[in-house]
Amino acid sequence: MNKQLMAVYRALHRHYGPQGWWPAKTNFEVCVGAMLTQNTAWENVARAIANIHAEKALTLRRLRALPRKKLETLIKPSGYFRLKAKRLMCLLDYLAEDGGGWRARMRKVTLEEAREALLAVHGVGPETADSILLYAAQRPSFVVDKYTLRWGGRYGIFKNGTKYEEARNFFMEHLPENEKLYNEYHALIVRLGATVCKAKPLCAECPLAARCAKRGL
DNA sequence: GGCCAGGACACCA
DNA sequence: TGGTGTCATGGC
Repeated sequence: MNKQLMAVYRALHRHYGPQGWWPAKTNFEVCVGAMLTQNTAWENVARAIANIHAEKALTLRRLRALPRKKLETLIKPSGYFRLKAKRLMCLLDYLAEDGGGWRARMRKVTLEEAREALLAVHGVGPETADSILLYAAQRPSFVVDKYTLRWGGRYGIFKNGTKYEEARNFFMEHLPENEKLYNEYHALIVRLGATVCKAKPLCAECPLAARCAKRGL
C-alpha cells in the first residue's frame, strides 16, 4: 500500500466528504450514464437520462425496444447523439445476452475477464468498462479519467504522459483491493478536477494545496 | 464566437 | 505504435 496515495485520499475525503457515486438510481442507469458521459459534461447527460426516464424506458428491455431514431432524439442533449445511440445499442445487446443477467455474469468471472468482455463491445473503451465494472457491478476496477491523468501528472503521482492502463495499474497495485475505496477515490478526483484543479496545480481552494507546495508544485 | 466537458474509434504514416 | 480528425450539444 502506498502511504502517500492514502494520505491524498484522506485529505480529499476530509475536504469534500463522501461522494456517494455513481449519480444513478439503478445499476442499469449507471451503464447508460457511463456511455453517455463520454467526453460530455454530466449536466447534459442528466438531461438525456431524464428524457429516457420520462419515456419510461430506463430499463434494459424497454430501452432496447426503442427504434434507433427515437433513442437518438432522447439522448440528443448529451451530444454525439447518432454515435452514442449506435454504441449504446451495442452495449444493450451485450447486457441482454444470456437472458439479461449481465450483472451476475460480470461477477462470476475474474475481473480481467469481465473487463475484456466489455472492451470487446463497440463503443466501450477502458474508462467506460471500468466505470461499469466498478459502479454497476461493484467490482474493484479503478477508474482513470482525464482528471486523474492530469492531476496525477501534476501532483507527481506518476509521469506526465502516463497512459490509461499504466495509471490504472498504478492505483490498483498501490491501494488495497477495495471496491468502496476505488469508488470514492475516483469520485473525489473528479470532484477535485471539476472544481479547483482545472487550470493550475496549486490554488487556495484546493485541499491538496499544502501538499503541492511541499512538493514544490 | 470560442472553449470545454467524467471518450472511443477510424484512419494514416 | 502514436498522432490526428471526427462525432455534437449546452453552459460559460
